[in-house]
Amino acid sequence: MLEKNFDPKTAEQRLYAMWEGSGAFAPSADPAAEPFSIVIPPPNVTGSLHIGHALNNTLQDVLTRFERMRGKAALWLPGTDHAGIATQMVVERQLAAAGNIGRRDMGRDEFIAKVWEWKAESGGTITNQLRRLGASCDWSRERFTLDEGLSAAVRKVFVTLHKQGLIYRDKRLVNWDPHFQTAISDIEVEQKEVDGAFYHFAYPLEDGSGEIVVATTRPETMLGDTAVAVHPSDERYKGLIGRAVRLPIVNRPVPIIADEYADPEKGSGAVKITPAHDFNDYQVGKRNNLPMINIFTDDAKINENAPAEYQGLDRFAARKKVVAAFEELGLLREIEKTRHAVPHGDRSGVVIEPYLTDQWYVDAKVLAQPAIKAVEEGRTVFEPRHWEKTYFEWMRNIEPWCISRQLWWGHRIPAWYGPDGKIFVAETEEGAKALAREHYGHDEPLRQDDDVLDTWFSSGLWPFSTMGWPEKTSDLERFYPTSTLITGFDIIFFWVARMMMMGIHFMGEVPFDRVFINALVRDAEGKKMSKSKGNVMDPLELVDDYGADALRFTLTAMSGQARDIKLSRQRIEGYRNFGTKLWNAARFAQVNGCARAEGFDPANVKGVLNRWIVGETVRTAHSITKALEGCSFDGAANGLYRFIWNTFCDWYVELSKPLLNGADEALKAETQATAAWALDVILKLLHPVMPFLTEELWAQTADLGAPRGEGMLITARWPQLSDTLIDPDADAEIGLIVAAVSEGRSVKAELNVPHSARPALLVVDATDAQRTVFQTNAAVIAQTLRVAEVSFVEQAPQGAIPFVVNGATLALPVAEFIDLAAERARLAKEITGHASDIAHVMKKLGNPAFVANAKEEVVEENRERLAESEAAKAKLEHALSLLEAVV
RNA sequence: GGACGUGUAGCUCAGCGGGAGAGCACCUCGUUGACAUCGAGGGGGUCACAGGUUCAAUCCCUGUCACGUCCA
Repeated sequence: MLEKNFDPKTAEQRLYAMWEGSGAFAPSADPAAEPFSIVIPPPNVTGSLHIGHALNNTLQDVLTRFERMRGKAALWLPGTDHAGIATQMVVERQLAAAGNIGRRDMGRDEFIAKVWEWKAESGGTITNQLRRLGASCDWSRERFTLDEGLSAAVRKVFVTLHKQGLIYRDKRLVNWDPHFQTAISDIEVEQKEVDGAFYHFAYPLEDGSGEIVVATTRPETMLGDTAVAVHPSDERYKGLIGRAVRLPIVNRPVPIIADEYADPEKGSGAVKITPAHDFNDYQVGKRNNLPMINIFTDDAKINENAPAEYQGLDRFAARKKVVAAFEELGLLREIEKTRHAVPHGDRSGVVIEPYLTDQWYVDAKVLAQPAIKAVEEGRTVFEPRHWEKTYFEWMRNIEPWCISRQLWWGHRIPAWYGPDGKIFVAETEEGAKALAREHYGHDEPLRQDDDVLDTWFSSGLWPFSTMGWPEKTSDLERFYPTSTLITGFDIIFFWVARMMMMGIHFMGEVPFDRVFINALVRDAEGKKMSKSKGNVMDPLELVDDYGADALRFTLTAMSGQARDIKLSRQRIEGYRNFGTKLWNAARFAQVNGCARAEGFDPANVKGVLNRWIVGETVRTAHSITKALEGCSFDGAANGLYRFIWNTFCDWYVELSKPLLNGADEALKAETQATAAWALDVILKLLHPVMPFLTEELWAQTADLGAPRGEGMLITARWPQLSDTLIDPDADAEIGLIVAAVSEGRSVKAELNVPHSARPALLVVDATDAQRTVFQTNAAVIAQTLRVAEVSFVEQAPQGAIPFVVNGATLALPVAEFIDLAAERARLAKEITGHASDIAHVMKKLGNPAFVANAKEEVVEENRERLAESEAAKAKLEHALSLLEAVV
């Protein structure tokens, strides 16, 4: 017999090993099977599973298991990302903590060797954690962005784009991260509101005839000023254009120029221009051919282009010193407190410097065009659709993508420099040498570019590089484009957009048919989980405490679109209980001899209760299938919850008890067979969300009755049931019983009828059809409603409590327990309810426009409702008058 | 400043043109041979606000307010 509870601790590991060992995770080799593929958003190789991963991967697993059971060749392709900056940062920190020398002292080769060591040590952590979650990835196809195959793909893409002129080297302002001392891309910059100040500085005119006041939040950059700009139409400054100020401290004359960038409304209307350290000023500088003076070193200290006493100062120290100097010179006019946006590195957290350097760029503007078109034409569809707007917004305003990073951990840029700086781009050093020989006419020593590529460059190739591109593999042939991508909105720019551009450019086809954007998981208070806030929930801990299925069900049920998920332990506990509920329903079935019958056909079921549960099961199978097809994961989970708990356990199991203990052997046997059938369907429908518990139940009920002939549940056939199995008569009949029992319970509870009392249920007034239902189901009703019997009377006896169900008047003779006041209150409440309903519907039906314009069935429905309510109200009023008469 | 999203029961969220729903929390009752990780019953909402479209609006449109996120 089944134990009282499912024990995830012992079962999960065993079941996962069984699945993996059986090869169930690999896509079907059947060439007739329709392919279905998902590539995993590769987690950082050295990372560990956080709750966002748990959500994202649960949803991918739900879809993969669903499609696998539907008979598709389902591939969920796993892998990890080398995550350039993030990993290098972690390893550097580790080395420092262990008292090692820094990476610069260590040297490139030795440092990279250390990172690989680290990867070997901790690289398996996250994939093992995915296994604990139940992820049915095909591990035989696992990839890593820095493995040889993917690196070859990266080199090929770089060389190809370079040849096509879509990758180029350029000197321009970049976002410079002084902590990591590397360039980063625009989207790696986070604008943060911070408290700061506008410092109003007076710059004396060179001829000593006056001064011009400029304001800045970054005083130290004045050391690199090369102009003061005013608006060309600003009357105040017309006469000054073309003249010069003498830059204090630096003592350098700089011109006063006219440029529309200066906003007459802001401050004094004049603005200092530092072309080498501000994106706007850079544009002004280019327009006006201003010199660009870089005043910083790579780690944001003042360099040799500034006066000696500033050199070597940190940028923030320099700021103070500059302000102090202005004050001393009597040129500090005002310090105005303000809050303003300051760029920060998303990884380092330090203030980003606009910095003039040589970097490699991708011409994203060109690549974006077909990627925009693909979504416009619906070749790739976002789900929910509104994320397409976010995608378009960014893609239509895309800037050149800076792809070089001054890091060591990553794909080294396949570019070599000759002695004269001439660049040779090739997939191999030999290739570059050949190009150089051709160019110089002889061999020259070449030096490879020191930089590596942005991590997202290689992840951008993920949907095809993982399948073996540039080789023409059978996987590419079969599984590209992938079916669905499931990811978070935070990487639409970083990742989804890049995959769209690269996929279309190199494969000629979009990388995925559908992109499902999942919600962001937050803590119970709605705060973003972060280590610094200390509110992170460790999914592994939750798996330990409640089992993987409970966590998976919770995340699935809460994955409603366009919303944050506020996760609480209470919720997970509730869904753990749900699993226990199903487990015990199966245990009940087993105890009562429910077993699969040889040749059982739900179409041939005779008993009304059985016909009803067959129909309900069919409806559920349809709605769950539809929900999963449409990525309505929460809808699927909630539908399963309702059906299993409220329909199957609360009603079918309860109503089946008299049949299973009854004398009608044929009906008993049919009920046993039907229950077993329904449970098998339930296990299948629930399996994608709760794979462990369902697989375990499947295994433990394998010997009950006829063999299934379907092997493990993970590869069992998804239920395909015909609508013809739904029987409206059975629905009506069971509907009446359910309503009668519910209402009867309500009456008993509200009137405080003692639990031990067993009155009769009196059928006072009902149609012939209804009488038949009460008659044939008397035993069921008696047990479920806990009444002595069901009997038929002409008139309710004195003091019996009447209630109306589906137009029929029933009564409970519980006079001895009656609290008159309570009963009066109950009746009055019911009558009021009906009265307001009647008023509402009458108003509607009294409106000629409604009758004329509304759909016929809506009008009819309202007429019926009115008749029903009026009849019920009349009966209850009659009962109330009898009650008053007693008094 | 721009874009997007969200405002429904105490909390978390479904629903989305024709009778306001679930889970949790709360209150009352219950040791019924599957399950106390349970069962039965109950209270609780001018569906943010104001206009409009419609026979009919929580749902569609416009505006306002509040909150959130992203981009400047």
